[in-house]
Formats: sequence, structure tokens, C-alpha cells
Amino acid sequence: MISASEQLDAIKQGVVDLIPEDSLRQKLEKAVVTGKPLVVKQGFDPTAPDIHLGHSVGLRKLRQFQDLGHQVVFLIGDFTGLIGDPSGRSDMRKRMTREELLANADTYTEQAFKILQRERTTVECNSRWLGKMRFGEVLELAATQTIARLLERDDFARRYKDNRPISLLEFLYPLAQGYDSVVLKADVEVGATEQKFNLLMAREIQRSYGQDPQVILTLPILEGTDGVEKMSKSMGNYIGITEPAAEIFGKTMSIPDSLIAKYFALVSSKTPIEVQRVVERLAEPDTNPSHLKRELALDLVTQFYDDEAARGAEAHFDRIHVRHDVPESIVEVRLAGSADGLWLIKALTDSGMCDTSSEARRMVKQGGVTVDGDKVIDIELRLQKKKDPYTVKVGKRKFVAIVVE
RNA sequence: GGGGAGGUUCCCGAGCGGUCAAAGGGAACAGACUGUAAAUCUGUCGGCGAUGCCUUCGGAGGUUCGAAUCCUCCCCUCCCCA
Repeated sequence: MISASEQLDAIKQGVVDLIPEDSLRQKLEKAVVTGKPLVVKQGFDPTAPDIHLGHSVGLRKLRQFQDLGHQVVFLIGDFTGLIGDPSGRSDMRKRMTREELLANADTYTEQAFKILQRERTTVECNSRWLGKMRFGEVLELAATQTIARLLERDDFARRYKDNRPISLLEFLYPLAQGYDSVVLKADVEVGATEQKFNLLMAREIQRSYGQDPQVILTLPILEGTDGVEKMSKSMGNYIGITEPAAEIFGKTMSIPDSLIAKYFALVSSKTPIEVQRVVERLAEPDTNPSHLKRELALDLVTQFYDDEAARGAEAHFDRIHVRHDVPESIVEVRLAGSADGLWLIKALTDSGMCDTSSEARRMVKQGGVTVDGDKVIDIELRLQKKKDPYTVKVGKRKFVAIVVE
């Protein structure tokens, strides 16, 4: 294990808050002396089945702790997920069922190991202790905090002021999260900046339970591909780390230019110095941002797959979006046609290219449908029976080979 | 328990008896442009083999030739009082 101050320098990279820094230094020094690794915790509520780049910001920090020799607790909030984290929310959440959460939790952990090392990871589910608490124990926990204290939280305060509902359940969320830290005897908890309140409250709760409070470490929030909202499944602006290479590449290319530097800093494999160089290049007037985005996209695909996949994804991108060509391989669908062939609109819905016939009509009307390279303008077009498939393109990037038989 | 305000299409939000599949914005999608699935501009945006028909405005009934709009009951949210 390297010296405490070297570790501290490494850990501080990219963090927004580190509270209190002295305490972390002491904990690290103690770890170096005793050889006992720190327990570093981050919780993830399995509200969606996929881990995306937004999660990876925290996971990468956890990985860094592991590389320094510490123990990570990957905490699955299968119980807190039932409550729904109110952090950063302006409305009450729709509650999820236990079944949904458990199904998601399954895929979650495996995906997390794309970033974390297994040997130094403990996977825990907070239902193990939260699910067993007796009411008396809950009361004891609740007694540690006050309503005024909870209302200090910006999102609660705002909602309260705007006469928007806050359920009592949501008030309990920070308490539950804090109790996790008590049970796990966490030395450090990592979270996004919006978690600051919850993380700090955990310190108070640990103190109430006679523990040395954890150090809290917050990281910037990663905006999604829309460039505005926090990356999340529900906003549909996420890049999943297990998505196909071409998707990761393409979605990365779709982020607004303004986010390039941030992505490099938070989720690329580049060192801080290399990131700095990217920032400088962005500032140069003759730099085309798309070139930098390409580098970013290649870097990301390489991280989650390999070089070869990255080059393949880039080639695919050039083919479809730069040369407006047809992809290397297209899914083939066989559809039955009658004597006078198969109505194109029907073919589009039956092949799954369009969800509804209204949508299919719209696509054709807007000039978004191409058959064998020719733009279709006739909504009544019929595809005659033919041995060879028709190459059908819908929109910018949906292709299908349709055989009418 | 009493009094008041409100629940509208994916989201926000107008509409307050026919001209409403429902303004406007956002998201999404399509087209143009582009060294980007960026930015910008234009358009589309419930469903159905469709110049018409069907389903939607918290839920269930009712009034009316006709209801998102009026009435009754119920469910949910917010505010004030207790």
C-alpha cells in the first residue's frame, strides 16, 4: 500500500467534496499502518436493469480505491429502492415493486464488474438488514433526526415551498441510507453531488450509533446525451455500458459538443494531463469537435469491449452516418405476400420497423423510407414477391432486409 | 373534522357545452444542412387499409341532439383552520 498522502492525492482527483479531508487522511494513515483496508461504500438503487456511464463515474472512483488496496462494498439498494430516492426530484417517484427491483439487481452486479475488481468487492443488499428492522428500531433511528433538519434539504425545501407532495416515506430515505453505513461500518461513502445531503446525514446517524463517521466523497453529475438532464434510464439519455459497441459509439457521437470535456474528464480512460490537452484542443478554432468526440467514443468502446470492437464501431458509424451507406449486415425478415405483393405500410409494421401503421405512413410521407436505395413517395407502394430481399431503410439508422414470399 | 384549490395526451401546461384528437413549450421522430446520431432550420407527433371510423382529458354513473367542459358519488394531491 502506498503512502497515505499519495493515496489522498490520487483520491482527490475529480472529486467535488471531500468531507472532512483530515479525517480521510487519518483513516488512510491508519490503514497504511495496520494494513487493514478502508471500507468504501456506494449504494445503487436498481431502478433500471442497466448500468450506464452515469453510474460509472462512481464505480471508477471505487475502482481507484480498490487499486489502492481498499475494500469496496457495492451496495444494492433493493430495499431503499422500494422507497425511491427523492434526491434531486421535484416530484414523488412512482414506486417500484420488489420483483422489478430484484430482477434489475441481478443484471446490475454483473455489469458493475466491468469496472470493479471482484476480489476487493463485497456485494450487499440492504434488504438484509432494513427488511428485518422492528418498528422499535425504526423509531430509534427516526429519533436521531428532526423534520427541520430534513427540510433543510434543497429538493425537499423546494417541493414544500411549491406545495408539491413529499411523502413521509421519502423522509425516511436518508435515514435508511444512513443506517446502511452504520451496519456496514463504512469508512468512506461515494456518491454524486446530489447525494451530499444523504451522505452527510449518514455521518450524523453513525455518530448517534457510536461510530466514527464516514468520510463523504462526492463526484460531479454526468449529464446524459441530451446535454441537459442527468443521465438516467428514465430520461432515455443514457449510454449503457453493456450496450452494443456501435450503440456506445453512436450515442457518444450524439452528445452535444459542450459536454466533450466533461465526458473526457469523468468517464474516459485519459489521465488528467491528457484531459487538459483535450480542453486546450477544444479551444483552438480549427479543431473540429467531432474529431474529439470520435476519440472519446473509441476510448469508451475500448473500455467496455476492446480495440477491435472500437474500430468496428467507428467503421460502422462512418458507413451509416458519413457515407449514408447500408450496414455490413442487416437483419432479414420473411413476410408473406399475396398475389399483388405486400403493402409497404404493412411490411414496415410487420417487420418491426414501425410500431404502428400511423407511424409507418408518417415515415413514408416525410420521405424517411427507402427501398433498395430509392426514396418511397407512394404510400400505396406494394412490394412484389421476390427471392432476393428488399433493402429497406427507415429513418436515419434503421435497416431491414425484407423477403416477400 | 371544517373551508378552499386542483387532477388534461410521454412530461409541463392551456382549454371550461359543439369549430377538440384537444393551444403553447419540452422530449421524441422525420427531412434539409453538416467533416458529428452536435448546432441550426422545417415538419410530424392517439389508433385503424383511413378525405372516414374508433379510443382518450383521475374513476364510475347522469343531464344534453352533443361533455375534457354541466350534475352526483368515489379516489388522489395541495393550501388554510382545528
